[in-house]
Amino acid sequence: MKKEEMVKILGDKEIQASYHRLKILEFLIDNRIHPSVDDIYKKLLHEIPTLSKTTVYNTLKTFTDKGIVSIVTTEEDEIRYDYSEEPHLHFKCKKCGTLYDIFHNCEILKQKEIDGHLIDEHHLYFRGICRKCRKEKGGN
Amino acid sequence: MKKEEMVKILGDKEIQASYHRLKILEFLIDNRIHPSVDDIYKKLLHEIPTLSKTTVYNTLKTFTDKGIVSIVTTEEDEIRYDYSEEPHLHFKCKKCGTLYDIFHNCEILKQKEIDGHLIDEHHLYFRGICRKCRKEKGGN
DNA sequence: TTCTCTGCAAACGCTTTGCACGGAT
DNA sequence: ATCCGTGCAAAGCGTTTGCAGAGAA
Repeated sequence: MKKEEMVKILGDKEIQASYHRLKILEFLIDNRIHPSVDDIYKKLLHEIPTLSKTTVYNTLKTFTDKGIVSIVTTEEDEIRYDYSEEPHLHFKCKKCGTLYDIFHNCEILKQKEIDGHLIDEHHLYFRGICRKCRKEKGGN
Repeated sequence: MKKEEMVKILGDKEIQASYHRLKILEFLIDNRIHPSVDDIYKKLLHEIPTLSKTTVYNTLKTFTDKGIVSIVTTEEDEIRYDYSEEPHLHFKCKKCGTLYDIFHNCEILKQKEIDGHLIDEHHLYFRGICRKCRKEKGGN
């Protein structure tokens, strides 16, 4: 993604575009792997040797507060971050650990209300064995 | 619930029935509030003054390993425990913090496969304003 | 006696906080 | 000069680990 586009994404949410913020945003956009703070930190450390983990925390806090990224929690108690425009659900493989985005057209994702409760966030998340690991039955 | 029933629940999963385990199980069954470790610990401390948090952790680990309780994670990074027989979904109110069980007959809860991935756990979780807080518009 | 549950205390790891430096306006 | 992003170091806090004592079989 072009730098100007990312500056605009930040600007639209009233976030000033610093070098670090752009790098972190770029990483989130280019790597839809739902990275943890540590993933981001370790990867960017190669490009920004002086990077501090605190900055990654600060930046992600800013991004989540402003709604640019969302938090994905799994019962493994690891926090991962997700840059995403459209609502979708997640599938996590118990075997290989991969977290998949699934764009499934299910009605419950569109539901605005349930049992009288007003919904404004949908978190749908499945666990099991992914299609890749199903094929590799012998492996692992 | 009668003690014998609870002993059976544990026995079925090959867990020995100690006093502490029965108390913790009883608490989970009687209080479907998705308590945290601390909730359980604080409540039971009144009945078992010598109770240690380690024991609560140990017991919950045993229970989750054996599948008696499941873990509910919310993006607030708090771990809560859920004793529950039938699959259901959760709704968390952003205002009052209550976590509701919702027994909704939706197809996606029954789905065994998605995009070729084999599903064996469904975690559906919504956030918003609950029906109680919607009514109390003025309050809080 | 042996095995397992329990519980204290310390260790651990992730995240937050306090504060000071430095760059941008 | 001021503001704010950055980053070190320390604190904080929930959870896990090591180990020893107690209790059941």
